[in-house]
Order: sequence, then C-alpha cells, then structure tokens
Amino acid sequence: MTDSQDAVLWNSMRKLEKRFPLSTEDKAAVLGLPISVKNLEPGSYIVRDADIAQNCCVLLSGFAYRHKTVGDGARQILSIHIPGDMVDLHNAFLGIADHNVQMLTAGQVALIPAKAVQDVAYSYPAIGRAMLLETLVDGSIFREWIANVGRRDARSRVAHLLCEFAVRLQASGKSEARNYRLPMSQEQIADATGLTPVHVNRMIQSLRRDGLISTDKRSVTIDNWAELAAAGDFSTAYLHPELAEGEPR
Amino acid sequence: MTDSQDAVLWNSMRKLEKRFPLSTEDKAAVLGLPISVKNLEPGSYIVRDADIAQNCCVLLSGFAYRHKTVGDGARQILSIHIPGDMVDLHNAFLGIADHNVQMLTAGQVALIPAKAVQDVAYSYPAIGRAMLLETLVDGSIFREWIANVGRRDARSRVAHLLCEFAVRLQASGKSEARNYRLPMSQEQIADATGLTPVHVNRMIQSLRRDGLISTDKRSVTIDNWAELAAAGDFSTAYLHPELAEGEPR
DNA sequence: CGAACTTTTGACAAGCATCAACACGTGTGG
DNA sequence: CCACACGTGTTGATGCTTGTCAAAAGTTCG
Repeated sequence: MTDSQDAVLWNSMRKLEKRFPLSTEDKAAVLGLPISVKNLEPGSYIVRDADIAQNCCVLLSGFAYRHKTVGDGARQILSIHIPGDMVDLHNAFLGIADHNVQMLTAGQVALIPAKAVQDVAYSYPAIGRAMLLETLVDGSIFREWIANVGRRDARSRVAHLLCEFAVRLQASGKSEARNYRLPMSQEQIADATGLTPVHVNRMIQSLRRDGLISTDKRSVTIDNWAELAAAGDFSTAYLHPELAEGEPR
Repeated sequence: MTDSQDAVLWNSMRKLEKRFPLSTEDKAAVLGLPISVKNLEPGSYIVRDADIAQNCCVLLSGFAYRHKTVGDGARQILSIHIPGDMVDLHNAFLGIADHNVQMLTAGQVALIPAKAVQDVAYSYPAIGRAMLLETLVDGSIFREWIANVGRRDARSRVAHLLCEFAVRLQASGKSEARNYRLPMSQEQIADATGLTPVHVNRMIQSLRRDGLISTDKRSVTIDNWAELAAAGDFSTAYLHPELAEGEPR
C-alpha cells in the first residue's frame, strides 16, 4: 500500500469516526484492510443491478450516484455520493445488488474485498457500529427523498436537491457554503427528482429569476439561502448533523 | 416477563436470525433484554419526529407506518410495518427521530431501552450484524419506494404497493399469497404513493375492472398475480428474499 | 339510529410531460 | 483552422395525467 493510499483510507476512517470513536486497535484494523485503488472515468459502473458483490467500495475522489431503472425504461436516481462515502456497504453484506452505482465524474475508488469488510465489522464491534450508523444516516436520506419526490412540487424538489448538496459538500469540507460545483446535468437532476429535463430547466430558471440562485456552467451560487431553503422545504435534521464532529478541517 | 412476552420476543428473534445465525449466548442475550409490552390503539404514535429516543420498539402484533410531513402539510408515508419488524432501530442509534412512527391498527409493541439495544449490539457482534442486515434491507425497500413514487405512473404505484404487501405478508406467515387484509384506507394508500385519495380510488377501480384484483371491505384478493406484478413493475429482488430462511412455519 | 369516516362519482383546472426545434459550447478530425 | 458532430441547455405549442372541489352513497360503531 502506498502512502497516498494510506492517506485516503485515513480520510474515510475519519469520516467513520465522526459518528463513533474508534480505539487504536480498531483504527489499525481499518488501516490493515487490503485495498486496491482504481481510477474511473465518468459514467463507469461501480456496481450493476443484480451483480453478486465481490468488493466494497469507498469513494476517494469524484462523485457517484445510485440509480434504478423501472419497467418503461425510466431511470430514478436514488442518491448522490461525495468523496469519503462508502458507496456500497449494502452490497458487501446483502450479496446481491438491488441497484446500480455509477460514477458521475471521473474519480478514484478504493476496493475492499467484501469478505474483509464483513470480517472487520464482525471482529471489531466499534467498526461494525460505525458502519451501522453510516447505513442509518443513508436510510434517513432515502426517506427524505421519498418525501421529496412523493409530496413536493417541482420547484421545491429542485431547490431541496440544491440545498442538500450545499450542506453535504460544506460538511465534507469540499466546498464553500454558497458556491459549489454541481456535477449533474439537468437530465440527471430530472432523474433524481422524478421530473423531466425540460421541466427541471424551467424550475431552475424560476429559481434564478427570483434571485435565489445563479448558475455559471455547472457551478451553482446560492444568493439567498433562507429563501432557497424555504422554497425547498429544507431542514438539515435528516442529515443528522448532530452526529458530526465539530472538529475543524 | 410473562411467558407470552417471552414468546413474542422469540418470534422477533427468529426474524433476526433468518438473516444470520445466532449462537446460544447471542440468543440468551436477546431473551435477557428488559422489555415492556404495551397495547396501542390505532393511530397512536410510537415515535414522533424530532423526539429524543428512549426506547427501541419491536412490533409484536398489528401494523404500523412511518411518515413525514412536508412544508405545505402534506403527508408522505415512508414504509409499512408488519409484526416482527423492529420499527425504530434508527432511533435507538441515531438519537433524534427524523420521522414519525404511528400505529395503523391496534396492536402490541415491545419497548426496549435504547441503551440496552445498543449494548447488546455492541457486545454481541452477531446481533449487531443481524441488526445491520435488517437496516440494509429496510434501505433497499426505501430505494424501491423512491423509484415507485418518482418514476412510475399512478396505476403502477398502487399495483406495486399491493404486490409488496402480498409478498411481505406471505413471507411473514401472516397471510395467504392471494388474499390478505390491507389495513390501509385509500387516503393512506395515497400518502404512500404520492397521489390523492380520489385518484387512488380510480386506480383501484381500474385494477378491479381489468380483473387483476378484487376487494371486499379492506380485504384484497389478487385474481391475476402475473398481470398485477406486471402492472406494478414488481420484482421481489429488492426485498432480498435470498436472505430469508427456507424453514417452513 | 345517527355521527363520523371512507369510498365513489362528476365536472373542471392545473401542473407537468411530450414533442420538436433551436442555441450554445466543446472537442475532434479533416 | 474550420467544419462538424455531440451533448447540453433553452424555448414554445400542445395535451394528458393527476389534482381539486363538492356532493352523494356506503360503512362502521357507539
């Protein structure tokens, strides 16, 4: 394992640790995991629906997303992932993938054999517990997305997505609060919000016209956070910020 | 603890065990958990959004559902729970509830102090792991629901819900495959599918007219499973049946 | 037997989808 | 260096799915 690979593992471990303190042995166990780092192109698949999982994958850099395809061929994006996320813990434990995971941008992932992840979770309860918490927060985000596509109108859905991205990126230290690069096309935003690309375009224009955001290429600037959060009916509670450490980075 | 309480705990443990074998000590630890059994009326709350969790709750009998309220007051149902489900594992670990859990029908729940659940998960890795699996399957169902409300049309959404219920009830041994009691009003089905009650009514009529189902009060009979599953774009994969034991009951 | 809830029906409105065309930026190969 | 293809964003016209409102009919339960 090279030093840089070591560094990235440390990084994701810090993320695990945010949720629950790990002992020295726990940390050693994490660092001792056999990993292989892989560079991926935009659009390349990390996991395909119905795959039998061999590896568990930590996103080191770049963005990824999970999605499913329904009967008529329409695609639904289920979540967006930022560096540090364990993108398929479920696969390591459930065995058969129930959705796809694909790179949104170019990036690096660390692959860990599923068996090794299971063993470490089983032998080091604190690590297993950190993974459980990670999974529970994921679940909370899924629930919010059900409410988002189920019960909010188009403008709110888009605003909500923009708010979530802003908060998560800022919490991860990857970006400022009011300005970030959104690596999604409007078609992908449509698939995440259950809308059509055309209508997403109109909603973004509406948010721009009302002075809530401005955009330049794929970078988004939030000009009025309070109103954008109100438009998106957004609250951070479902991201469970109370579990994040206060430590500056 | 009375014998009958013992019996119900055994029951939910068998459910945990379906996903991962437990040793004798593990089982003893589960049976040793301090529980208090409570009878609940239809509509009574088990957990309220933003509550600080004191207890973790196993549904012993009756049905429950999770839901959230969005800005304009609309309600989104996030999942339905059947006897044996651990209805708020997330609360025991995350601390602050991010949604409501409410009884759909009258029923019994077993309350276990959150701290005790955490301790047992931490001290008995096999139990922690069973809980992780439970949580991961929950997550898979949430993802399917995102796709359901996000990308399927009204008729498919309703058909999908009916299919999921049939399969889960049958797997739990609570009901036959083709006929079950659906304890939800059409308004609740609407809140689960992101539709209005009026439109749910029309979709159910459409499914009846086409000979896929028939209803009598709140009991549903599936007259043509293949077509209903096709209409609902339903596949059991997301319920991860591969994790269920084959043991007859 | 009556009150409260749920299901059903109809007329109408609206939000979002669909389709098609155009504009714009980027990269690529001739 | 230009021409061109390609992906993405934008616009407009039109239509369908679903929502809204209101009232009637059926059901449940005290």
